[in-house]
Amino acid sequence: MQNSEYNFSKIEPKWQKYWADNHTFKAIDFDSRPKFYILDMFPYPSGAGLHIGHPEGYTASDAYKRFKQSQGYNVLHPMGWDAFGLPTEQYAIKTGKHPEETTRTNVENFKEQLKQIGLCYDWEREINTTDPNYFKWTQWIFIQLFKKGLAYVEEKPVWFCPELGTVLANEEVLQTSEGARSERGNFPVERRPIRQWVLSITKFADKLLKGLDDLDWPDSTKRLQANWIGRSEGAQVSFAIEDNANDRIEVFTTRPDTLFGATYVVLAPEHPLVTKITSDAQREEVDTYIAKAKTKSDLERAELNKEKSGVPLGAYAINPVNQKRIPIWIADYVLVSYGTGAIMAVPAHDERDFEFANTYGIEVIQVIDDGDSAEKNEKGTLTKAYTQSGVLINSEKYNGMDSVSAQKAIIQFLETENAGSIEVNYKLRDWLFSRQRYWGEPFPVIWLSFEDYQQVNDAFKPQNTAIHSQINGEKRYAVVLPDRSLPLKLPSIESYKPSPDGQSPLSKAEDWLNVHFHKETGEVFAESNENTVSGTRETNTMPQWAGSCWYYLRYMDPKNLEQLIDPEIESYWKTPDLYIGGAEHAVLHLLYARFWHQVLHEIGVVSEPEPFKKLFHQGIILGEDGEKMSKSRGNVVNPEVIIDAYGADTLRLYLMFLGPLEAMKPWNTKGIEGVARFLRKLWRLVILDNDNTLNPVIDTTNSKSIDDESERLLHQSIEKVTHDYENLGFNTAISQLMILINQLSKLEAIPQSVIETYLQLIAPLAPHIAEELWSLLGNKSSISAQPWPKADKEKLEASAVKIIFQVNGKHRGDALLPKDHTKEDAFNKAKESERVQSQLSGKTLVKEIYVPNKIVNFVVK
RNA sequence: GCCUAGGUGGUGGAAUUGGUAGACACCCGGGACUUAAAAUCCCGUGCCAGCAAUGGCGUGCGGGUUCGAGUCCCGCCCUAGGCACCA
Repeated sequence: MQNSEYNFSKIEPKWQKYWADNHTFKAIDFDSRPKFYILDMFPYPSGAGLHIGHPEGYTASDAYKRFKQSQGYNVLHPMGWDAFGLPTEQYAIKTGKHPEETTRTNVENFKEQLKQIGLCYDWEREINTTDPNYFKWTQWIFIQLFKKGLAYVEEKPVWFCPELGTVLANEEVLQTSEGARSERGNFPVERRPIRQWVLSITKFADKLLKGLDDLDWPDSTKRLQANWIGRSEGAQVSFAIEDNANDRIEVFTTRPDTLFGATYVVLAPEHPLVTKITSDAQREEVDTYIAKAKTKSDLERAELNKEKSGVPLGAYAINPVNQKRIPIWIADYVLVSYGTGAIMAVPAHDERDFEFANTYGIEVIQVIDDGDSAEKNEKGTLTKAYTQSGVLINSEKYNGMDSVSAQKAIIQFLETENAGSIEVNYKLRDWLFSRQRYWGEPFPVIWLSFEDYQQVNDAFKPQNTAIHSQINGEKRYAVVLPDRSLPLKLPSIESYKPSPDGQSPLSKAEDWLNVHFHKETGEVFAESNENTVSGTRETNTMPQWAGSCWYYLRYMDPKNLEQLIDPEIESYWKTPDLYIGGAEHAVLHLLYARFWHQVLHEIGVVSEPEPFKKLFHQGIILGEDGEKMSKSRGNVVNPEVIIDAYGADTLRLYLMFLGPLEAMKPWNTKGIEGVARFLRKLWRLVILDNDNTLNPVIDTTNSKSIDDESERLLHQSIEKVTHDYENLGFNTAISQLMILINQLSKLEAIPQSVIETYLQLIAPLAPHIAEELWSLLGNKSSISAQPWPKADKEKLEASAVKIIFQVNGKHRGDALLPKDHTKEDAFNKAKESERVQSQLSGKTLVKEIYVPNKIVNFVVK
């Protein structure tokens, strides 16, 4: 396979060493050049090594980095490791090998592979989320959230996976045909109530939604986040309960204008009022229904959404606008976790309510005029809910009003009656922030008895509400460690296996677990004294998201032991100017990171409110069969194998040539041949044989001129390639470079300056061969140090232009005309053409159209 | 069901604001060089008819706007991704 002329396996390591030794791509704090911070999503260093998706995004950012640096920017392009996580822990459970050790090996392997691709990171800024000097600050951020009242503890029914022995977030659970399964490993999962830390991301829902407006992100990603946050405006309406003066039912609705059409009220089965207001006659039936609902999760309930079911409570609510008595039901189509966990049902104007009312024979009252556009039977009653807005009917004094003004008027009325108000609701739920695992950041939290808690300095407590929970059957209160006790490291333990009851493996590390907390300083001692109180540590660890939520900040100041980041350094680099990574993180990572960044902004750690101004998603590379790459399919492409056979430059170029960066595209091993050929062609154009002697076609004195056409193409290429690089359009940049080399290889003499410009243009994508040829041409410094070529505008334009002749819009020939030709010249020239003449003969010329410098079109009949 | 992105040769994909559809490659066919192979170079390559010049058709399907539509509008079909009883 290997070609003796273009010896990439010798060239590539040489230049990789050169870049490292000379710090060619070092980012310099406070440098006077304009800064540019380009960020890659850092990888999880798995045991399997790089897959082909990594070099795709990373080549794009590396090329962009080299391009920007040549343009005169001070570029920061760092790399690190998102190294906490389940697979490493699973491996530890299986082998007994400490996760730290596995991580170290895997990181070394990943780093080596990245270097082989010619990716030049500023390794002095390398970070690792499992490094105590890194997670010290992850813990520090948690403490700030804790103190601000943005963290709380709750017993939550959560997904538990017996096989993995851990709790999973909703996002880590997949609904499959075999029921709920874990995303990792595809094991069955079940619901279990477990004590959890939760972060109040919902308090930032509005800010997270509004912040999207100013971001230069793909629209689809913004919409995804907006959808996820799911803001909806409406009203909270309060229904009195018949024969019950103490309680009221609060419902949320986006359609207060349909209030006169409410013919029943539904509570979620878990709603606290249910047991209180159920009539004796209905109690047995209701209890059975609740018991059944309990075994299903929200997701499972949603799964079975074909048929609605419910049970009447035998109690009645009073509609606040017309005092109408309507029945109260429970039904599992109402979710306790959204809104107030109760709804007013308006079957005429809501599909779900309509279906339910139909099943149980509940009255349907139409209150919005459909203008005869709704589906009705011959009696004129609705056969389907009419969900549009419109003019009100059957609504007493509101009749004739449109939905918008009726909503306002009805809410106003409810306010005067103390029976409702404007309300906003979000789909977004608070963030379940703990895992019962070993390999994660330990929480810097100590649990104390109430008595002891009262004696402790307030500096270690939340600003407002104390956090308490049942720990080993006793009520305990949470305090955090002082900053100087950080990082709180993981203890050594014998087994990484969680206990069968779902507790973290840390709960077995007794020495670490039981501590004595200094009431004033917060220091922790192994032995008690008169100033300490005894407590136990939190045994949960943080989820993998924690470390990846703020890593981009640490790259700016990775070795700072005193602060998360020096404010002056932060004000120089600010935030990444470009963030490249997969769309699979569109919601979770990118939302969590924005949340933390906004909190850090509020407490003055960072100067900008949003972390990622510009975002780009690289697409997925599929296997040759057009299917997702997977071991089981056997269609996985290993980057190392490709590098061995073709070299890193060919791999880089091919990955970028495959198609648009953002597209999902299949790998094609044969296609790589074309790119390999292209690089060999470039090599031969400059170098004649194995002795590295220059091809005599290279005019080293730059004395021979090239023809106008070639020169124009050169300048067009400079312009196009520059423009394409700027927009990450690497595939079209490469095809332009191919066109240019096809032209140059036809010339009898190529001025050295021309081939040098060519090498500069290709250097971001194929840096090794570019550096090698650049140096063989006699240059001493790195090609990346050269200022980026500029196109000469005057040389872009040709003296003659090609005019297309059309008859009735169909192409019928063309001709070259001088640039300064007139409209009449063009018409005359067109009429001279035989092909045009034959199309015109026997027909009447109706119209003559001329598009300057482009087209002549004759319309005939 | 809802939201989003797409649908262009045998294949991956090009195509500023509507202006030569198929750039650049891959595959395939033919030829040159070679004892042979690899490498390299040249020619052909959307489909149909034709020796050719040329003509007809052609960007998922059906309509429309326009001198002119891959591009704009209306209605469908299909694929991928996301959300999914959110009141």
